Amino acid sequence: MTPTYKSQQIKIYNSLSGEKEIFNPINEGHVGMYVCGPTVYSNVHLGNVRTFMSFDVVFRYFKHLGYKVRYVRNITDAGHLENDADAGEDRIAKKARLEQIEPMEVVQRYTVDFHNILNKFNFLPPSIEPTATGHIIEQIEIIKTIIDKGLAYVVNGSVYFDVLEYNKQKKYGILSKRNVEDLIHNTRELDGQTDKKNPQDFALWKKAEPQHIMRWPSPWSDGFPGWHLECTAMSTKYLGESFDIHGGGMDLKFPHHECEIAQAEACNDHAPVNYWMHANMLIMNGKKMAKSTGNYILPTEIFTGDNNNISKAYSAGVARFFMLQAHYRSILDFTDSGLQASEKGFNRLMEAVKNLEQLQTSNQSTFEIATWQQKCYDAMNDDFNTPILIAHLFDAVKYINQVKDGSASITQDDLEILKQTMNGFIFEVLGIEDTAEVSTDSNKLSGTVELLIKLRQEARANKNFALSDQIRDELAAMGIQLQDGKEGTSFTVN
RNA sequence: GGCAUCAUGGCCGAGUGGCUAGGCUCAGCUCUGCAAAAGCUGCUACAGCGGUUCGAAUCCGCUUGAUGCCUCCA
Repeated sequence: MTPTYKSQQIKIYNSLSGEKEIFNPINEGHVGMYVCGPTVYSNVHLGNVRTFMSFDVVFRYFKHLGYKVRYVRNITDAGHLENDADAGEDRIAKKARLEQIEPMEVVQRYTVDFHNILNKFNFLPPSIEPTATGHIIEQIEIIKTIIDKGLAYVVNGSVYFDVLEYNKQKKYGILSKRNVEDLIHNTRELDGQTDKKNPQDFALWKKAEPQHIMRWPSPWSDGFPGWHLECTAMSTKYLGESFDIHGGGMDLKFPHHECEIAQAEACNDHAPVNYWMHANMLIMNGKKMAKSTGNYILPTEIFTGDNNNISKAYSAGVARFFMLQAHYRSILDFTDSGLQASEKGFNRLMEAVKNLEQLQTSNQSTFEIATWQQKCYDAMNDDFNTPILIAHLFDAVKYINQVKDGSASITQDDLEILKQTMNGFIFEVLGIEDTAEVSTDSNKLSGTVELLIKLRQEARANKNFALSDQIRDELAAMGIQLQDGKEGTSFTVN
């Protein structure tokens, strides 16, 4: 019997309160979740992949428990300025100018790249993947509302959110634990710019310079929406004025998410989100990933091994497993040795899953299956603790191997639960794919290897160890490893 | 400089005020013709300095360092 949400209690670390809180959805049995997606102006960053992977697992776990989940993850295809100055250029427009192509070509190219990479990592598609440019009208409506409430002002065709005025009525900075006074003191003087009343104010609408390609008509000017507005518009449209979970990378906490809260509060006079979740950063070799220092890797280079930071290629399954061995709220160090260690563990786990299919059952079990199963759920219930879950999965790996060796036993009923739980967590919840699996040629290959195994057995029977070792070693050199067990020899392909 | 988060054994990484993950590596043993695989056994950590407590790696303070945001970079 697979447990459902009715029997499980999930705790989520809420960035807003700084504590783990029991998860109570607004509508029983339903979860609304919004995650800030990528700005598609270049190849997706590996750290971004990690963030989305964390929420992919959250999405998967909710579904696994039988929740109906609406998962919205946007594509930012406009509106992200390069800097806060009025002369700031849209990143996508800049890329388009540099490459001499249309902005929409930039968007298309990197949206495709983004989806390709996520598919390789076996991500589930979100329920809705809206784009910023597809929701200009909704954004304009929100701006009108905020102006009507007296919390935004128009200057030279641009509209700014009035943070100080807002702070008089509500509190600005509740998520990032900053207060406006500190912000004022720590603001740097930017040279000659700005229509803003205060540096803390942020743009809701920007008037487009004549050379600016991406522009839309509005009551204030031909222009484009500001940094933070799209997420408020799209989350409100698809999830409502209040929804359960909002996620994103830690780097978005301030100012992006802070501004989202302010915008939504300004419009609706209540908090938009019940649980804020933030995934921590990915670093590489102990340092921040940065193109400029070479401490950088493209997601696709993991699969090819074509990068100086890694010694070989790794499958997407291994990379995914590696990332999930760390908790989403911890900084994770991406290293070659870490990947190698994960690869070995990954292979052992996959081997055990295969062994699961050929275990002998008996009339008693030497392992508390029900207790173990609940421990797995407890791990995920405790703020989606995938490393703990994986630790428990390895307890089962040990048990499976013992049953296979005959030093432990399992009943038919328990075996069914074990299979269901292992497969459920590994493939459904963690979303791991056994990419090492040989698909198309597997029949021919296994036939060939079986033949060689037979020849090797004959050589061994004849004490022709030179030949038997030659077969074993040369197969190993090709990545085919023979494994001598109690009931004959099996093999794995790397 | 300000704010935030964090600092765990050879490495990676969980975690609770007292019983204390898991992976990888290493050593020994079982199995094996020898290996590999698998199994068993061993390796007891919590940045530094104070404090609270009967007791703290876990709570509090300070110091140091890292990472993020404030400033282009996810």
